[in-house]
Amino acid sequence: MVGTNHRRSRTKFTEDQLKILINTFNQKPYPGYATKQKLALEINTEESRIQIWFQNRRARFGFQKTPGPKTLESSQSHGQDQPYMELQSREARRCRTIYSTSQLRTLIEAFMKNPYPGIDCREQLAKEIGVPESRVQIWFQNRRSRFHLQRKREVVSLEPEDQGKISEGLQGAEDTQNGTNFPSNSHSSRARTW
DNA sequence: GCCCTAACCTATTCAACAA
DNA sequence: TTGTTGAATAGGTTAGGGC
Repeated sequence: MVGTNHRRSRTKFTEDQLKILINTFNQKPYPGYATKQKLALEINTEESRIQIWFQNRRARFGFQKTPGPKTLESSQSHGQDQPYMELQSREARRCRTIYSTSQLRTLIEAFMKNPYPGIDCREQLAKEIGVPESRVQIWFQNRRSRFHLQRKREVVSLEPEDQGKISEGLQGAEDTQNGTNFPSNSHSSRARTW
């Protein structure tokens, strides 16, 4: 087993921090990277924590991305009417991270050992390849998703009798690009003990 | 023990970039 | 133009911590 699978410890936002976050959310429920960076500086936290906070907030308050017949009940309950309009002029995303060959090699090796690294492992990897921990987390998310997708396609393209064989062998399934081993029941069991 | 919510997950889409 | 892949999203689950 590589590293621990601990989660990051919970961030406890202060009242002042929350006031700033909520105020920004009411104006911009989909802030761009620059806004998130600015917020991170303002309330002295990481940009990735801001991103998660906005994700959770949108989920919790059922925010509608496009104006429709439904009203924005929850956001309105915060005493603001808003906040679709700025969606039309979407703010810039974070710049794409370009990984070098050696950085990718390190990430792929780590993925083969453990596709669900905990915070300690991600931080160690981030330090090793010199990128923020949040980028490592996103890389693993994308990698897992694409692995699942690829495996689905392989199963669909097989004859029914071969599908049985594949599902038996899923435990040792290989990523055709990189030879990545990936257990089959990642989400259903959530047994991230490897 | 319940509730709230940060952390984390998959699935999907958007978009930058190389071939 | 197309394929690859990093970034962002929706929607869901897990788990820490306050009550």
